[in-house]
Amino acid sequence: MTPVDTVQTNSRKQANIKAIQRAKQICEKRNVRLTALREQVLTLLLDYGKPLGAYALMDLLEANSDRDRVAPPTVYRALDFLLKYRLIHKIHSLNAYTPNSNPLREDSSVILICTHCGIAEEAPNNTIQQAINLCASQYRFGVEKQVIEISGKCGTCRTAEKNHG
Amino acid sequence: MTPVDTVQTNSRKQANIKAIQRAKQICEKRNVRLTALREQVLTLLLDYGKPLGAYALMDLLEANSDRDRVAPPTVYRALDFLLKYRLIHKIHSLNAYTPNSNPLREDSSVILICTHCGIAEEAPNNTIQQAINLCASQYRFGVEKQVIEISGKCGTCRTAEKNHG
DNA sequence: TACAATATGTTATATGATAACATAACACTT
DNA sequence: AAGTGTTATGTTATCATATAACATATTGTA
Repeated sequence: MTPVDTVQTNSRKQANIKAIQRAKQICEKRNVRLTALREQVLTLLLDYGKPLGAYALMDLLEANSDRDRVAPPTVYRALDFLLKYRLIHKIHSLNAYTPNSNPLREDSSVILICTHCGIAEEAPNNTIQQAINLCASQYRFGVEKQVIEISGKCGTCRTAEKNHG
Repeated sequence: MTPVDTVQTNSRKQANIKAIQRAKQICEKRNVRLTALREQVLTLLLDYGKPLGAYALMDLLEANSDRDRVAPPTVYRALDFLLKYRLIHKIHSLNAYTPNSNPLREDSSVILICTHCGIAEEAPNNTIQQAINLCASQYRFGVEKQVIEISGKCGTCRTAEKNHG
């Protein structure tokens, strides 16, 4: 992780603080606990700004605390909790995790993964959702979960490439 | 694997034989070799009828040959070949592999995964594809790959459930 | 305080995937 | 057929991802 990776604009810092506040509210309503560990994992994901794997999170947890070792189950349990309450997404095509910017929305997001800068953007999209529902109903299929992950190059990287690539 | 899992109807046997023939034709046209190993892996996937993980495939390879051991690279290289020529899909949400019933079609399929019977069905769907393309273009995102995996209960299992569930 | 429920720690191990290098099979030329 | 380059497979080791099983600690509540 180079220094530049950790640079956050003030607006992003503010957004991340709000995301934590929202997460706390959601947990309170649901009568579940956003413990220090769980909050720390969510904060790390928010601050990093790109999807992180479980073992990368373990390393960050070790680096950002006085523990000498964080074992896999520790981070996986925190991730399971955050997934359960939709506070994060799992990106299956990367085996990595990223914050859910809208935990209360029922339908799962389309994730746009830039292979160039590594950023994963959520693209809430009703049209795709409708198309999937229609497709499923044609097969008489009862949808429970859906994984929609698109990889490619994001708008920012494409523009940058045109200008000085 | 219970005995019933290996039962195949005659029509499925015939379809699988045709799938192998098609695979051979595709490889011939592309001037690449569907070696014994690669064909065996594809056959195992076709015959099993449900997605299989790499290590399950390794076990089946060992069971269905006189080798004493099949190492991971052996099966992964065969899988990489089959993926490259679109003869199989990787299902990321299961870390498993399943035959591609239409290797020549360019756009990637929607996969409907039944959590009840384990069968993964391909649902070629143009509407979803168009919705995704539209969504991506709104984000000025250049699509390279896409993963669309829907989990739930398939029509057959839902009907069975209604009748004697 | 005592108890039940929830959360975390700890050790071991299963599962998924690849790197690096050695050997074998194939296909093409002479 | 022998030699040569290419492709495929074998082999060993290791990395990466994830979970099982059981012990301890923390929390909320009677």
